[in-house]
Formats: sequence, structure tokens, C-alpha cells
Amino acid sequence: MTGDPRAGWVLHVDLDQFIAAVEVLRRPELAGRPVVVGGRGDPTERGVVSTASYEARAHGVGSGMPLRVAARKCPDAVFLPVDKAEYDAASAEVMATLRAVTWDGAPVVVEVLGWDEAFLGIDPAAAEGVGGGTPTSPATGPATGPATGPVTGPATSPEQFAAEVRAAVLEATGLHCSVGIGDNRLRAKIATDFGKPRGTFRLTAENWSAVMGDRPTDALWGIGSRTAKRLAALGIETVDQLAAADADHLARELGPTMGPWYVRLGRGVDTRRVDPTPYVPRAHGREETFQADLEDWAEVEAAVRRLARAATVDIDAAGRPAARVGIKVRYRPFFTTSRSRTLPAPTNDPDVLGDAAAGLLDRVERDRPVRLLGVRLEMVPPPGGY
DNA sequence: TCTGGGGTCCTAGGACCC
DNA sequence: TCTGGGGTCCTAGGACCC
Repeated sequence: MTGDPRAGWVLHVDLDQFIAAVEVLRRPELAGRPVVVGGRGDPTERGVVSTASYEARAHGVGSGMPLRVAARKCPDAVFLPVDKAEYDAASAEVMATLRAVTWDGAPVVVEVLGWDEAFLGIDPAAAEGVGGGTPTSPATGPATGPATGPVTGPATSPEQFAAEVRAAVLEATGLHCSVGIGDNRLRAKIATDFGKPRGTFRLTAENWSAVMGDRPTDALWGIGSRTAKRLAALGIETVDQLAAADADHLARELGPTMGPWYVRLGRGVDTRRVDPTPYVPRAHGREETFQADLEDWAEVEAAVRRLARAATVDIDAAGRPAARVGIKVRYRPFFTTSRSRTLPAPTNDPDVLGDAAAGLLDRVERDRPVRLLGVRLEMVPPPGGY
């Protein structure tokens, strides 16, 4: 029993137009201009938009859109290449800032979801101590910063805390973010969109149906256009209808795991806790869409070996050998197939993995030009499992 | 308007074993 | 013989997310 006014709240922090904002940060002259980041930054090439600034979005440019289309919609936009290392660094700064925030002196638990978003929760153990009036943290030494001791004043509301988080991120990184407040992860995640940009929104069991009930099912985190169509075919169009659907019926129609899970989504139910455990990757892969389709099969094989080598570098960094190798082949115009094989024994030998990937090419048709190739290496689980 | 690259997880059928 | 049932692994494909 905590009695802690913070317990049970989940905050979802999401940076506003993260990638574009990072680019503007290092090129202040771009502020206020339409900025489009994607591919190699050349809108005449194959590639899609990673992030568009709000100025570019006003012209109808959005994530996932081909760069050529973006250039047509917004000819005056500044096109920039994706610079992963820069976003990695900015992301690390943001996450470090989030890990350092405290809520009425209590530390928060941070679950990183990607480059630009994270869940914040109150550590139950810490909340227990503070809520009981007994600080669990040892003395922090004399005046090292803002108050970290037990709560003395009135409790800070989630909205006030969200404002503090946004200010801390802005102060530390120069980046703006929005914050969703929820009574679980799912509701916090969905709430963020209603707070964008630079704002906060609270979504709980209390207003769930009022806010979400009439919206289409693909407004939910985990339901995309395909599933929305399948649900619509069953007469389920809205979140309220999904919430009222029969879980057994959906289990038969959409699978034993997914069917009932969709019903829980419709009700806004999510029992997972905010989990600060660092993410352990299962696999690493490399893929490439060629600027001109490959017609020469020797080039295809060479490309697969090159991609396998690059992916091997990634699994070496993770420190675990590959147990399984897969390739992906996308033909002109856009038909995609894949082949995979469990290796006789796990290995990180680049030549063995290159041979294995190239060998999988024997199992696909070679009568059409190749638009994309990919190689994926599935690693053995870490000691102790995931 | 011709559709990236990095991932995760679920499903379903067949093989194989007891 | 004409046929059970469960469990697990392998493989291909699909859906989703950022």
C-alpha cells in the first residue's frame, strides 16, 4: 500500500518533429523554413521522408512519403540526408535528462521506446518509501541540486510534472516535446497525440470512451489499416464497438492472441508496467533499395554478401553469434519475398554468413529485376534469455 | 505519388517425434 | 491396419511500429 499520489500514473514523452528539430538545432538559419529529412537528401532519388518540419507538413508533406512527391508538394523545402549518428546522440541526451527528473523528489523509471519517445513511471519501490514518509534514498550530500528529499509541500499534479519534464528537456537539449498522461501505458501513448505540439493531454478510464469511443479502430496503438479493414468487415468500425466485441469471436476470426488483445485495446486496457530494462535486440539486418534495379545476378550475389558483412558487424557489436540467416528480395515493380535458414551451428564468421545468405538466393526466382535486397541475422538468445 | 530502413511479434502449415 | 493427439521446430508471410 503506497498511498502515493503519483503511483499509477504513466507519462509518455514524445519529441516534436524530432529529426527535423535536431537538424534545425545545428542549422539555426533553417528555423521557420520547411525542412524535409529523408534518404540521402536528394529528392530526385528513391527514398522516403523520415520527418518533415511543421512548415513542410503544412504543404501536405508527411512521414513515409516518397521524396519525389514531397519535392512536388513543397518545392521550396530544404532536403537533408538522414544522419543517424546525430539523432543517436540527441536521443541519448534526451533520455539522460528524463532519467534525471524527479517527481516530488521521487525518481522515475524510464522505458525507451525509440529515438524520440519514452514512458515515465514511478518506481513502485521508491514510491512505497516516499509515500510512507520514509525516504529510501540515502543522504545525497549537501545542496547538490533541487530538492530530492521527502515531500513536504502539496503534491505535484501529473500536469505540473509534465510541464517540468518538458522544461527540463528543452533546457538540456533545446528540443520541444509533448507529454501524454495516462493511467496506463496505452492511454498515455495515445494521449500524446492530443497534446501535440508542445502540450499535454490526460487520457484515463474516466474520459476514454468520450475521447476515443467514436474514433476509428486504427486510432489505437497496434491497429493499422489492414486490421482496421478486417474489423470493419466484421461490423466493427469504432473503438466503442471494438470494446463491446466478443473476445471469443475475434479470437476465432483474428487469432487466439490478437483477437482478445484487440478487444482490450478497444477498452484502453494495458496491464504492462513501465519497464526500464534495457532493450536486448533479437536480430540485426541490413537492406538496400537500389537507385537502379539490379538485372545482373552476379551483382545481386555481390550485394547480398556485402549486406551480410555489414549485418555481421552489427551482431558482433551485440556480442552474440547468428543462429539463423534470412534474405529479402523485392522485385520490380514491388513484389517481395523472403527465404531463411537455421544454421547448422551459430556463427559470426562473415564468410560463413555471406555464403549462407548467398546460398538462399538459389531458392528464389531470378527472372525479374531486383529493386531491394536485405540480409537479416537472428542471434542466439543472451544467456538467461530475453 | 511509385512506394526506406530498422526492427518486433503472430500465424499457419508441414516435418518430425513420441 | 488407415489412423490419434500433443509438442516443438522450421519456414514463409503478414501486420505493425518508429
